[in-house]
Amino acid sequence: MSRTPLHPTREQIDLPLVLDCLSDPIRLAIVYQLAQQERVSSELCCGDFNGLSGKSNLTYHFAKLRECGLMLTRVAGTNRFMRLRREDMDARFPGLLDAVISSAAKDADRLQLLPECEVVEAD
Amino acid sequence: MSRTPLHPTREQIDLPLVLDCLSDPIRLAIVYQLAQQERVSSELCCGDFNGLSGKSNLTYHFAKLRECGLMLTRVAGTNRFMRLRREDMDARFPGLLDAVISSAAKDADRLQLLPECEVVEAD
DNA sequence: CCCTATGTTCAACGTTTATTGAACTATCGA
DNA sequence: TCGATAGTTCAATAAACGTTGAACATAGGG
Repeated sequence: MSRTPLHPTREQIDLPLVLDCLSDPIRLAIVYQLAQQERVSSELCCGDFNGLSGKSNLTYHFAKLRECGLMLTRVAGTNRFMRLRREDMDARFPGLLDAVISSAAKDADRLQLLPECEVVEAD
Repeated sequence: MSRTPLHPTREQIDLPLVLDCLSDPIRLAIVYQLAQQERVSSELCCGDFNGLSGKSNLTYHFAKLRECGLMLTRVAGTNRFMRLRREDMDARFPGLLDAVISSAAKDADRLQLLPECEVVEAD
């Protein structure tokens, strides 16, 4: 029951499914937060997202993000650690994830995202 | 009743709404087809999409695409001509539209898109 | 002026979605 | 061993979504 959940292979990743996943404000916030964490090359666990919604609702959104191939869950004791499937996404749809994340960053206020770091945009 | 339909201003364009719009296979196909047409700097009318679904269903999808700011409709006689709001999208979310379209191009077969031209990808 | 072609509107429908709370499982530390 | 912590599962619900067909509006050509 606590085995590592299923993820699609790289080739199975489907564009409409990915876009649908990213179109939900809560899931977009999760992805955005994971992208921030990427720079520290570390992971986040479920509890780090408790601000976004209730635990049971988050479990639902995590499953969606996993099933569409956007993120990866690693089980460690009573924790689940998650990170973006950056390499697979970049190989499958080059530039897409970055474009979405920097678009989200531009609208961080409107989307109620934590401005954890400054925007990645260079001039 | 046949006045030009409402479109959001550039600033009103909302990321989750845009992604949601693009996540539907029919709407993605419409956007893809409009993007192909962009190179000829011309427009397409409703009838050009009849292969994708029934007329009444297309009207529904066109409305969604308009309301989220992805495309623009111009009424001319008994026809409606449509094109992408390329400038607004690029200003609002730089790189997003291109990333989605070239991702769709990569999966043209799987998404049942017409391979109207070869893929834009350069090496 | 009628007929046709183009596209919209509306109501109906079945499906999928996001959200909730309560009950549950599993792991860790005292 | 007990209790707290982390997260899942499940059933229920309300809202939104995509699709359909029939009826309608409008413009252009014979």
